[in-house]
Amino acid sequence: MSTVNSTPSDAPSRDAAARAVPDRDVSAYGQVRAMIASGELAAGAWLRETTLADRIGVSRTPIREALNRLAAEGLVDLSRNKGAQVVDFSTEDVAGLYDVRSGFEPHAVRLSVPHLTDDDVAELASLSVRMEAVVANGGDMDGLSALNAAFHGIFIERCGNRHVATALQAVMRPAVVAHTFRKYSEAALRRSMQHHAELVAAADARDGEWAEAVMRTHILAARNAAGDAPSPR
Amino acid sequence: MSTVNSTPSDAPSRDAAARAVPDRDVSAYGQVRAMIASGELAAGAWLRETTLADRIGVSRTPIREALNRLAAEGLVDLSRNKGAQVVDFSTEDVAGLYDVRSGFEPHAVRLSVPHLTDDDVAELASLSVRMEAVVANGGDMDGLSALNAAFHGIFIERCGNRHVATALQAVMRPAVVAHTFRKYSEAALRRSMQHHAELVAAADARDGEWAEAVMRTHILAARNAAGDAPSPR
DNA sequence: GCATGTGAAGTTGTATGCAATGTCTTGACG
DNA sequence: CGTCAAGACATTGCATACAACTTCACATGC
Repeated sequence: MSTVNSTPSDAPSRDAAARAVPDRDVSAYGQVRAMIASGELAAGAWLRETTLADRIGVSRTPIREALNRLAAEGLVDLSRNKGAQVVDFSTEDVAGLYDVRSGFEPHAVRLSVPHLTDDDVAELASLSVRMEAVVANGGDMDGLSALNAAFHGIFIERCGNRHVATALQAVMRPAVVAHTFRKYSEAALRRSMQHHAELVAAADARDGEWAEAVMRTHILAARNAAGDAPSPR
Repeated sequence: MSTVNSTPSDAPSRDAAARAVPDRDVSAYGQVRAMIASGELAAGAWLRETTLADRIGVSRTPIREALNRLAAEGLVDLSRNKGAQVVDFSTEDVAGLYDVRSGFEPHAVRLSVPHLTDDDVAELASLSVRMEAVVANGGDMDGLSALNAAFHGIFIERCGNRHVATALQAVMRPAVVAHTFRKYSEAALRRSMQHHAELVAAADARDGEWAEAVMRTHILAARNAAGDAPSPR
């Protein structure tokens, strides 16, 4: 980070969820988001405030705040006086997101690599290893999504401009609920993990151009693996 | 648009503010945002919930929703148990946003032009004329920002992918509060208005490539006019 | 004089009650 | 039998009250 909020004490609430791997976020927002990410709340499902409030064990007020924030982030659709429902990602939506990411994220990576601390690289490496472990165990694709979001989030947060970071987060977030990893083939998963490892290597070498190239490869491969042909431009 | 929300009846509340020119948005969100855009609430100023509630004439509840949304959009900073303050855009922040926009918005424009209806083009033309009128009268730069946001918003909303639109809106929004037009020279303002007129012409001709080129020119010129040298890459 | 602890004031976080709006069922009428 | 209207139900929007936390001032001890 650059300008504001460098002390750990006054971390804004949204950083707590955006940062690294959310070790079970206890906030209403975090819980609702986790339900969406896990598929417990399916696409198109209505989110009733009282239902969620009862399930999470708080009143409607924090639930409403969570829904508003999720709506601002594009994870739920709000209709006035009718309620919120989980967004439904069409194939075109997902393809569009990959288009945007392929244009921006490599750039962000090149900007961020020079700013990475040794700790950042260590965390990237850790996340990469943990993701490989999940894949090796044939495990939990949604957990993998969370780790993946944390991995990519590190680059985005360190890109040197907080507003650019915010905008890029807006592009990244929907990926959490799109369940793209579930569509991956075994080979595509393995390739994706290799890209992560190579990104760690490039980051460790502080080679922004290398990292940028790998990231572009990574995203274009992902667009294919998610089951979408390259969109005509 | 593709999947959800094609009927006009159930338009989500945030569309009301994002759409076209907000003819004085009466929602708490709209009012607070207008205060920020007008400079009535300066950068760095603390936003006290009770103060805003009294001034706008509602209770704290809708104020809190507004602040949460503005925080998600990156227009205010939230600190838990401390409150919200208007973001302070550094020169680097603005430059970074122009970098991002120069990368994406031309692309979005090329995608959107084929989708534009005659009504869309007419509205673009109307906005362009109104902006020229403001400049000719030497008038209100913040009003100009609003018109400009509406102008660019039309292209973004019609780009064919709602999530791409959301992401680009995230990049655009800060421009409203950065008061960039105030820094423009007379010549830069005039040039900017010419770009708008040419964008209308390209849109009217449904020539996406032309529009894309003009938009790239427009943004790069704006980056300069806002007082920033091209950022080193 | 400086650091530290304690208290009060102010502000945000949450819960709850009520009004307004939307939806669905049920009944009557053509 | 189909259509429409009216009312009951469910849900959201807003206001208010209280609890928790932060911050600032002031006094106290070193």
